[in-house]
Amino acid sequence: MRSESDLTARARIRDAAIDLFGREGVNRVSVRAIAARAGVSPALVLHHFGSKDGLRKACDAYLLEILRGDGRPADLGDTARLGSMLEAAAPARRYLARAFLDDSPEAGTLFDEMVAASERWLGHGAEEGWIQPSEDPHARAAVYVTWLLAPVMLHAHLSRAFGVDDLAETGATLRFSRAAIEIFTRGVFADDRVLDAWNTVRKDLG
Amino acid sequence: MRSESDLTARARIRDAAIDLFGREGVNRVSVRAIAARAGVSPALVLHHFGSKDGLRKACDAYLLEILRGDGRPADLGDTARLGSMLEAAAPARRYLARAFLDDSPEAGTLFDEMVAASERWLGHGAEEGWIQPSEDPHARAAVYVTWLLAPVMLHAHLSRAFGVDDLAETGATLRFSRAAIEIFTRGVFADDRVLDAWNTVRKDLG
DNA sequence: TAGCATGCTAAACAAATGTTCAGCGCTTAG
DNA sequence: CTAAGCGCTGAACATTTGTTTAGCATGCTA
Repeated sequence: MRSESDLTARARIRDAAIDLFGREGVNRVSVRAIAARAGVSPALVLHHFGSKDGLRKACDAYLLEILRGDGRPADLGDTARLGSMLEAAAPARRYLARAFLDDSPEAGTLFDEMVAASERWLGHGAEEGWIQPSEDPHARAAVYVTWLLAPVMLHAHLSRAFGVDDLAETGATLRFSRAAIEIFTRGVFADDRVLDAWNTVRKDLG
Repeated sequence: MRSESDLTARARIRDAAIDLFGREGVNRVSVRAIAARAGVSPALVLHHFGSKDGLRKACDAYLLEILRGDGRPADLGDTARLGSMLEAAAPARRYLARAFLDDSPEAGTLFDEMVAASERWLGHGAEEGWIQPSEDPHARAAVYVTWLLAPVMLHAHLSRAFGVDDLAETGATLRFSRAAIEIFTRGVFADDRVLDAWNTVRKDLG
């Protein structure tokens, strides 16, 4: 996650901000707290980033560029992209979750890109027969991406459910991914009654 | 969502706080802003709730009690419970999402309760044959609940993906739920290759 | 009517916050 | 050697923040 120039004070400030913003939320963290963690003066933070909001934007851009541009082959599909996200450092994950909740423009772009990529990938798989066909491919892609991001958003609660400090611990990751793949492969419902019930509702509504 | 006594200033303050906290995040909202929206003086907010944090706790307790205690028959399953959540007013949804992200104790309790209820429900269905069996029922229940809550967390992005202002609009809700039920019924993967790949990884790791 | 609780407010306070500014020390080009 | 540029800081400023205090008005009770 670190490049060569990351020993500079500017980079230390950025990393400290990502960590603290992710931990506490942007507005619970003061410029002074960031400066203290980065080992610099509060004034230097503003010197480099103009304002606290400028720092926030710089964090958004930096982090999401990393997530977006990791250059994995598209063939691995979006499940692999989620993997690369979960592999990202914990502070980055927390920051990302807040960016999604706060509806930051960068996060929105990332989400939209993920939906588009998933729709392509799922459509490709459907043509080749290893993905189920869908009545509404765009909606399915949106649901799919939402579910991929769910563990990022609810990380703390999932960790508790698995009895670990961090979901990234090997055992918990294996259990979670196994359960998810199980659903993605076999579904949850054993028959069509819920689907039929939905169809009835749809008919009633129009 | 409102009971009879909800015309009191105290209730107006609480509702204003839930709305603003959900919209902006707790720390971006000042006591003065809440007071202004409720049409009272800032001092009254503290008079009733002791402190801003007291107000926040009161909001947590009030809202999550509503979500938890709605008295729906358990037979409808957790999909119905999600429905009742999505039917809740938009400010409550936003507030809930932040409560989950901030890992508030009340939200944690709610999450744990939902996992436990889902595990019972899914296990019951598996016995009766209308739910697929699972190799790890607890993990599946956790995944299931996470996926139920995901649209609450990513509401803004999903709305954009469906081209609507609010996902609660009838058309968008129908498309989303249809896609979700589709996956829950037929899965996404048409064959077992991903499941097999996971099994290989598991074997490699131990 | 007198006393008292209740719901509420205006005004002020101390602390914290984002931001600015003048200037320090160090490196480097002229 | 000098001067300029760069990274960086300490101290201060204006504003906003949560909170407190003293007190107003209203209505109930004795």
